[in-house]
Amino acid sequence: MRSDNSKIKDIFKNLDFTEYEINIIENVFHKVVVKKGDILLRPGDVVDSHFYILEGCLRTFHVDSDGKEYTVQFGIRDWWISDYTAFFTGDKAIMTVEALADSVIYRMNRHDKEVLYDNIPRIDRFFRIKLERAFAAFQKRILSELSQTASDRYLNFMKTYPEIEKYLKNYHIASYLGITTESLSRIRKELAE
Amino acid sequence: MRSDNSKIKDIFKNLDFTEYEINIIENVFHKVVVKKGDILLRPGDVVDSHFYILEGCLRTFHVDSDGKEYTVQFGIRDWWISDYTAFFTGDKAIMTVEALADSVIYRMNRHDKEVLYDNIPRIDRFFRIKLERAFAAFQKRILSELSQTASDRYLNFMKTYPEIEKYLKNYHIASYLGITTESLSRIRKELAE
DNA sequence: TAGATTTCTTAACATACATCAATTTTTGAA
DNA sequence: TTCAAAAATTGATGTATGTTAAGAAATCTA
Repeated sequence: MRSDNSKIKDIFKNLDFTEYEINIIENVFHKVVVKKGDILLRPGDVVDSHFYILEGCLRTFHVDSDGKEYTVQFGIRDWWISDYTAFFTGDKAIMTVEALADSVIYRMNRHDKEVLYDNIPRIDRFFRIKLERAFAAFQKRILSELSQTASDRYLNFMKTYPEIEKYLKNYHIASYLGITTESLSRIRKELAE
Repeated sequence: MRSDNSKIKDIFKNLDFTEYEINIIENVFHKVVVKKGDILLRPGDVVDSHFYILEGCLRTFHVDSDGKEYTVQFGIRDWWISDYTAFFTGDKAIMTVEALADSVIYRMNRHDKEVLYDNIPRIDRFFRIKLERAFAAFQKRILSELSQTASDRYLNFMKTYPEIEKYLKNYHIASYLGITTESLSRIRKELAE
C-alpha cells in the first residue's frame, strides 16, 4: 500500500498530510481498471461512488425516451466523474458513465468520503473548492446554451477542452452540444471553408 | 443585535450553535433593504459578496453584446444569490443582480465567509451541501436545455418553481428559457388551447 | 381616473437546426 | 491486408423558434 503513496499527493496536490492521514486516505480509494466501452454506472443504479480519473477518458450521458443521447460531462486525467445529481441527492442514476478509452480510475464511495470529511477538514474544503469550480463551469455552460449558436458553442468547446478532443467521436461532441451529428458535420464543413 | 438572533436559526436551520458561535455569525451578516428595480451587482464589479434572501425576489442575468438578456438564476426567500462564477473564481462580474420586488437580504462577504469556515466547520459543511444541491439543479437544467423543447422547458419551470412566478414578467421567464418573449407568448397560447 | 409607459400578443416572413435517406469514409477485427 | 461495421458526410425537406413590425392589454404615475 505504501508504495502507492504518491497517488495521494497527486490527487490532493496542495495539501500536506501526516502519515496517519495518508493511511486513512489510502484506504478509501479503490483502484479500477476499465477498457474502452466499459460502463461504470447505468440508469437505475444506486450511486454510492464517484471516480477520480488517473488516466484515460470517460463521459456521463443521459438517454431520453427516444433513445437520443445527451452528454453532461466528459472527464480526463485528474478530473472527477459520476452521475453527480444522483450521487448528491441519493436518487437513482438517470445517467450512464462510460469509458471512452482504456482508463485507470480510483473509486471512492459516499460513506468513506463522509469519514474523510469528519477526520480531515482540509478534505472537506478541498471538495468544496472543486465543487465551486464545477458550479462556475456549469453556469458558463448554461449561459453558452442559452446565448450562443451551435457553431459558436462548438468553437468554444474545442478551445476550452483541447485535450479531450482526441478521445471523442463527432457524435460525442454533438451530444454534448445538443445537436445532431449531421448538424455538427455541416458546421465543421462551414468552418473549414 | 441579540434581538435579531433568530435570523441565524432561520438561515442555518438544522445547525445548533453556541452563544459564542452565534456572536461570530451575527457579525458577518449585513442587512440590506432594496426596492424593486434596484441593482445589487453590475458587470465589471469585483464580486466579494453573496446574498441571503430573507424576503422578496431577485434574479441574476447576463446581457450579451446585442443587448439580449439571459437569466441564470432567480432567487426567493431562503435562497442565496450572486454572480457565483465571479464570486468563486475571483473574476469580475459578467452578471447583473437585480431586485424583481422590494426585498430584504443579508449580505455576506468572502473574507467573513472564510472566517466562518475557519472557526465553525459545520458552516463549511452547510455551504458544501448547498453547493451540491445547486450543482445537481444546474445539471438538470443543462439536460433540460439540451433535450427539451421550449414548451416542455416552460412547463417544467412552472412546475418546479411555482412560488417564483408571481414575481415575474413573461420576459423574465423567456430569458430564463433562452427564447424570445414572442415565442413564449405563442407557447402559452398553444398550451391554453 | 387619464394618459403615458411598459408588457404582451399577433402576423408574416426568415433562419437554424432536425429529420430522413443515401452514400462515402474511417476504423477495427479476422 | 481485407472486409464488415461504425462513423461521417451530403442532399432534400420539415419544423421550431427568431425577427420585424404593429397593435392590444396591462400597469404605473400624475
